[in-house]
Amino acid sequence: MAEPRFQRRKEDRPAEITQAALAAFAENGYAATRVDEVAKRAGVSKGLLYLYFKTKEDLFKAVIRSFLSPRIDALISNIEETELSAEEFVRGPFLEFATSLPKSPAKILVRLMIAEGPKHPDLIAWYWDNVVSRALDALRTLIKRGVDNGEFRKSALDEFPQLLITPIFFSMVWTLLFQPHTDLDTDRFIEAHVEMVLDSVKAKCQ
Amino acid sequence: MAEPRFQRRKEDRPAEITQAALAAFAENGYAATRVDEVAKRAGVSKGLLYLYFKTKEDLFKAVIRSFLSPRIDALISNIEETELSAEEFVRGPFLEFATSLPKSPAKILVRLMIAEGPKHPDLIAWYWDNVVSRALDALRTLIKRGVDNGEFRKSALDEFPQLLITPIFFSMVWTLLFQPHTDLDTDRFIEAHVEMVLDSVKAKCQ
DNA sequence: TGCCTTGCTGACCCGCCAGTCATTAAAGTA
DNA sequence: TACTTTAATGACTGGCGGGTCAGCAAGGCA
Repeated sequence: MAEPRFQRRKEDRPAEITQAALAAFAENGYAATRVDEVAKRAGVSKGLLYLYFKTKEDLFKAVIRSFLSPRIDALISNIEETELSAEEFVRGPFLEFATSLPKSPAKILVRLMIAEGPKHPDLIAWYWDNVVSRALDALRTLIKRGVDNGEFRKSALDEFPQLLITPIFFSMVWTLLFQPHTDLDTDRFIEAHVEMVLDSVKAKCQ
Repeated sequence: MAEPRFQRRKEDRPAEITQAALAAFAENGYAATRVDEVAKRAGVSKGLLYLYFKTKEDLFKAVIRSFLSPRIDALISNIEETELSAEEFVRGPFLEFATSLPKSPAKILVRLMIAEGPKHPDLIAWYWDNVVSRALDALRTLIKRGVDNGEFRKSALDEFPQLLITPIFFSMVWTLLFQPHTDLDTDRFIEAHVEMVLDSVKAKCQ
């Protein structure tokens, strides 16, 4: 009759723990987060956590990976499969993605990566291979398409696709730090930047 | 005859400790840095360190403050006193300042602020009052001057002076994380961005 | 030369927390 | 129903590191 003291749910535990850990790391950062605290949030004992993750560092890496993989895949396949022209894609799906990031938990990931990344070279390497370089390639593809079909002129953007995404990073960090002191309208900020880039890269005054 | 075991140098100690702490924090981040380690680098006992700084956190704040104050003053007074036109100033002193930052230890400070800032609201407040808002004001002044004398048209840059500095932040974080995986030419990257901004903000096709 | 002030030392303390493991009980098996 | 397997628990520990403090000696002063 008594409630069972626990259930065996081998399948679900890792994801639950990973999610709890993200929330905890988000609030306090990696070092200041107690493993006990993560376990508590996941409704699990500390011992169990160590059954699924060898160390706290191991858990940290799993958190990063589980969060980022699905999202980046979405954007990339979106770029590859779209029927839109380059400019339309930038103004449409890209802009939507860009403005949504500073409002999502992604900014927490950025904070964690910046704070802890330099101490985990293998994590950075994974991040580079699975997220950053793939995203850069996709952006390059998009820009090249724009140049090839005459929408864009050749410009520094060919070499530095990062020019398109700087305000996203910036907005995330800015709100993370200065939220109480200023209210940057990140949507309009990012739109203004994208507008500027398109402005400068479109064939003009012909 | 024997060397004295130590010298009394009340004046110099704080600066020496602060400098040692910056180096240590830079290598390992705040949490992972041992106070003993800082003391050792400063050639001082741990006890002495606690004579000048009440806690480790106190030391951290002192590090940030001592490093940033002098640099920001220089840029601001430079903007206020220059005889150059807005565009000349942007292409000259501003660009030089901007390209030098990603190569300087400033990127370490950025990392520390992002990693630890959210846990120290008073430090963020100080940083906002003494660094960020002053720098923003100076930028606004510069841009307004450009608009007033007809160099620049009215644009989003009036509202978002941050549009000018996004690639600086970006370059610092990028090199911090991905140095081994890619070699972004930060000088040319930042120049390209500034060029783009000027391009889009200068009266055109008149 | 002796005395006093105080900058400085370093051994020590104690709370905290990552990681362990002996034990428990849920679920599968026959 | 009894027996096995293994998911899950939580009390425990080892050591690490922030912070203390009793004592020491540098250097000023008479």
